[in-house]
Amino acid sequence: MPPQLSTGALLRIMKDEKVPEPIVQILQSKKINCNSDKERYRLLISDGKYQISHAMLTGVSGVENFSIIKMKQYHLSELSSSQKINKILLIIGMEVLCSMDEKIGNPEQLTDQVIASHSSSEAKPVTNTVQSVPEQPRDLNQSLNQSLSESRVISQISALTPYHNKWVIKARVSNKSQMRTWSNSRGEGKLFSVDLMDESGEIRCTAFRDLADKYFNYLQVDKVYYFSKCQLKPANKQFNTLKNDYEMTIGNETVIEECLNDDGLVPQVKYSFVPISSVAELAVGALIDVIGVCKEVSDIQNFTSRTTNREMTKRDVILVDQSKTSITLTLWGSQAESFDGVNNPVVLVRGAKVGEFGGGKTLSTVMSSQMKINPDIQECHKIKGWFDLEGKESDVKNLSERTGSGSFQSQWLYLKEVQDKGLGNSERGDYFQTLATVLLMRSENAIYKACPTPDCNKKVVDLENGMYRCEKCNREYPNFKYRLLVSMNIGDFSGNQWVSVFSGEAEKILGKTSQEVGLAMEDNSEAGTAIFQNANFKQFIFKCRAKVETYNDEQRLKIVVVNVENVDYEKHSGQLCKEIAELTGISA
DNA sequence: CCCCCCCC
Repeated sequence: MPPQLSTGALLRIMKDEKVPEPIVQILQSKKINCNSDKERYRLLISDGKYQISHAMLTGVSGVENFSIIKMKQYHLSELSSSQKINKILLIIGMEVLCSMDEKIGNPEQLTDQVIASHSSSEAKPVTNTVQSVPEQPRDLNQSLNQSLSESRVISQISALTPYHNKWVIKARVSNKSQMRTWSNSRGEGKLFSVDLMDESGEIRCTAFRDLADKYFNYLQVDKVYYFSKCQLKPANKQFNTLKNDYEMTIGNETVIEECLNDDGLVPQVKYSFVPISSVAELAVGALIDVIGVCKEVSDIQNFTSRTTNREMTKRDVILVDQSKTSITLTLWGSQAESFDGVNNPVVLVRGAKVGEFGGGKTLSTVMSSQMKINPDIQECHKIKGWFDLEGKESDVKNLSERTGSGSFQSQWLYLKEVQDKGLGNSERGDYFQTLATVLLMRSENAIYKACPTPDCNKKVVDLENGMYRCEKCNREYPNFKYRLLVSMNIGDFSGNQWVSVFSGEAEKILGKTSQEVGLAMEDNSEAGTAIFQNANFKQFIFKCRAKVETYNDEQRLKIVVVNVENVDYEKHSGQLCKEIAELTGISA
């Protein structure tokens, strides 16, 4: 004997009545969003008297025709007026009671006319209020914790859709991005995002501008929060790899409250640690979780990205684990600056990106990576114990070692060879390094007024009214920053060469910041030019990029210094010995 | 409303 259908329930539901757990029959289902990994079905359902076709089911992996279900959680969603159907019944939670072979009764199509023909006085008030969706607290200051603990229904992340906005989720922050600013033709601002998870799935949630400020410190990784009234929209799969078709945005009406009694029902962030030795087999671009002991750290390095023209800060951290393999992990920006490698901390990175350089594998943090230092988890204690007892002294294989003989490791050249070898005809340009002496740094046109926006170094136009215009940012600023672009002649025994050097590297040669040089030039050009003269006859190792450029129909070799280092003569003598061995055929 | 994820 099949369960009794809740005859007439669909009519009452369509009239916005709350009907507790109605029992209906599924007459037909059609899978929609077939390209998605989360399934959604359009349903034709019947309560025995009426049938409706604008019903939708989410968060299940399939449903059989004619089965009888109990709608445990549902929501009547209003669609925008441009839609023909203006109400959709979303079934968010259900239980299959039994399967059937055929339709029960002969239900009538529940049209708008049928609904309208039943006046509201006819409907019986429902007192048994098992609500399908919890009411939002009227007073938003009222504790959500309090109201939610009394409420029975928390939506699952996997059931959230843009058609349904009366939900509360209880989710753990698994990841929080850094605060980031943007500036483009459509405007500028700042944002950050958190990744949220519950037992059903995950979703990204982003806050912009003042709301980013409001929530940035409040939302913390690993804590559990109630979220409601965020705006859902389709996820941009190009940038968001979370398993959800939607992502959400925090709005002014959003309510977020920390769940103070984390009952353990929301799963913890899980890590899938990859042994460092296994990174050898992974594809470039893969995102992995890794845990290792920081064996060594490099100094901070500043440089200008050639592709984005941005000033970059990085630091390399050498990680080692029980696979007796080490790998270089590159940290960026403030994370690079604040990293402290003293006492061999354990470093955990969730979502580190696998890279390749010179034939060796590397790791790098990306925006979505989450780093933890000495996390209080078992793996951390284990690896630290291993390192202290054994790992510290073990021989390790360095996975980041550069194996490729030539192309990545820039070749050593003398300046005459730079000309003779016909460098600079490849697409990327040709790199070389050379030990040379600064013969002349031109102070003329060496300094310029640049856009004050971090990462935009475009020369500004002085509007002579106290404002400076950046064409790239398409806006005016009351200030600017000084930048260097110095034309410099360097020489060695074989010849000399004009090269260009930008702020980051020029500062190393001049021993002054661009700002200091700019102010000196502005105040007193003699003191300014003295800064440039002081650099003459200093020796450095210059890493350069040579590229042939066409200028006024004329081809000329343009050389840019990409890195300047002080000469380590002991180390350099090794290079000289190598050259002698090659020239003489006698190995050292 | 971002969407860059980098360098040798």
